Amino acid sequence: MIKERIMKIKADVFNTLAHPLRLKILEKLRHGPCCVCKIIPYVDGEQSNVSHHLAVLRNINIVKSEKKGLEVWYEVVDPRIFELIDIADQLIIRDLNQSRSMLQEMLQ
Amino acid sequence: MIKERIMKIKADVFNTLAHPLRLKILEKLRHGPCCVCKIIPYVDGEQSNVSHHLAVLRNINIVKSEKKGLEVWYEVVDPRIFELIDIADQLIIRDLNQSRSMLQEMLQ
DNA sequence: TTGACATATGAATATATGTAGATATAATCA
DNA sequence: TGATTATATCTACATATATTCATATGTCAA
Repeated sequence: MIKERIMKIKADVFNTLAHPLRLKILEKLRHGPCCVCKIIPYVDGEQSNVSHHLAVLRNINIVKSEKKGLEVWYEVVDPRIFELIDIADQLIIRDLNQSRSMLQEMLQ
Repeated sequence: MIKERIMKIKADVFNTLAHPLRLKILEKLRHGPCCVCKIIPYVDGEQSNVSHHLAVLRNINIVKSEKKGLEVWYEVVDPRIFELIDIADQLIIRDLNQSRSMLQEMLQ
């Protein structure tokens, strides 16, 4: 069934975003293309692990890469991915605020 | 570090959406509260499995539940979760369109 | 109170994913 | 050509997640 397959694809997109290191990579790419050699220190991970996670992002077409001499530069394919991330932020902020005010009420 | 923890929470939100069955549950809840007894046939899953997935959504506060007699009714906590899902849809649609036009070009 | 019903929980298993280390590849430069 | 560098890939292991079956919980009605 086609609807099932679309659900699976959508779940795969979310799954690709469901890792702190991958989110951090995307943060680094928010302001434009970037070399792997800059991404590794930014996310503070093992080279092979970062490479692995870049491959996960690449496989689902969230980022694309280009060789420039020895370096490989990555960039986001569709910046709307950041809308997704930003809305997730908003949801979390609302949630944290709610917890905070509940706590406040309990302490009064 | 606090930024790490926020990344982890955000990743958890995406992880919770990263399953076709859970996305299907949320589709069912898009137009308002709904009883588990209606969710199960809609998503076409095992009772215990659906219950597990509802618990996953509940644990991260994406949905909340309320008992009404024998039944349990679920609803979405913050409808912005659907913005998230809709943007994911748009990303996928763009991607599918791109694949389609690439294919078209190859065949010409 | 007993039985039937709707839902949740727990345990066991199968499968997927993350990580690190070792190694491979590909580009550059001497 | 051989050495050096940046990145990717492979393998093995550890951990997380999904699914199913069996059972528990809580509510209603007889």
